[in-house]
Amino acid sequence: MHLSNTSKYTIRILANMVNHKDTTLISAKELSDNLKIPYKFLTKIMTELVRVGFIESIRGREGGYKFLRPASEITVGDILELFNDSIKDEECILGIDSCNAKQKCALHDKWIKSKIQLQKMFKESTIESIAAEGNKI
Amino acid sequence: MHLSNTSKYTIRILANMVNHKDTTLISAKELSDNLKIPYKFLTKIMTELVRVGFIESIRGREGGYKFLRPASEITVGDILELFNDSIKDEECILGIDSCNAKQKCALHDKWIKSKIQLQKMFKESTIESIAAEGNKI
DNA sequence: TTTAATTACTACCCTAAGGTAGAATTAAAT
DNA sequence: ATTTAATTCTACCTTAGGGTAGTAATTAAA
Ligand code: SF4
Ligand code: SF4
Repeated sequence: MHLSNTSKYTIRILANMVNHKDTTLISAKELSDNLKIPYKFLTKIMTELVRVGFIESIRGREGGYKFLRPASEITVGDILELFNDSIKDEECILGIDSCNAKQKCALHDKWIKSKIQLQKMFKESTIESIAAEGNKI
Repeated sequence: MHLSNTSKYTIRILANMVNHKDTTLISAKELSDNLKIPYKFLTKIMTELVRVGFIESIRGREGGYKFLRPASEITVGDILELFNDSIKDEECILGIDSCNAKQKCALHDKWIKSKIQLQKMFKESTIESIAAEGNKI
């Protein structure tokens, strides 16, 4: 009942990029130092974020990363989806083969309530809001 | 954001044992057939459940399993704890190193709300209630 | 006493996640 | 041109979860 390391790292990475206003670009080294994320693992994530178009990379000396899609338009839900980490509608609590509205398991109603709440939180939390003033990252 | 297969299986196994009133004992073969859980994997789980004292096993021909602790006193939370699958209080959504009441991440308040709700559900759901009349298992 | 049905034990195998190592590529600075 | 700082690519390692195979131990029935 938790997010993968990759998802958690990504949320913090992107939020840190929002807060980095000094120059336009930020390097993998800086991010790794800021967030205490293993450098080699971070670069692997970065390459994936470039591939899917969340961010852009500039190679070579003085290179680094910057947003391609604005941070206000990237949600936590988007990130979870990218890393196959989101709560799927059909993926339910006891994973019973044939379950539907008529035949429920005992946990169904309560689980659905929490599930919707979490899905809403993920969908409504943008990277910009994560990075907002005063929040720990 | 989901339970492990082992936890899901265990919940369904124990609930199925409650519903099995024919004789006192139920065998691994029956449980495996009833629930479509791989036989060998199921027996591995059963041995663990015996070890921790939820159930008792009778070996040899006509053997099988029965409850040691009553089903009304085993909760879903107990099972999740056994398989290291529960939502720990200190294990929070973004897993940031140093977080406390003063310095929160943006998701904190909403996450805490869902977390408490889920923990409550797990703690209050007994195997007996899971197995209650009309519930899918 | 043998046989069949059962649990328990030991030892694997496979996959995905997390992580690491090293070299190749790029491009600015010197 | 050379050096240096950066990203990217390829290939691997380790661990935990999920699952399988074979066999030993146990016990009631035949
Ligand atoms: S009854 Fe509901 S909670 Fe239970 S397995 Fe089906 S969909 Fe999931
Ligand atoms: S601020 Fe709250 S939700 Fe965020 S990491 Fe800390 S305890 Fe978890």
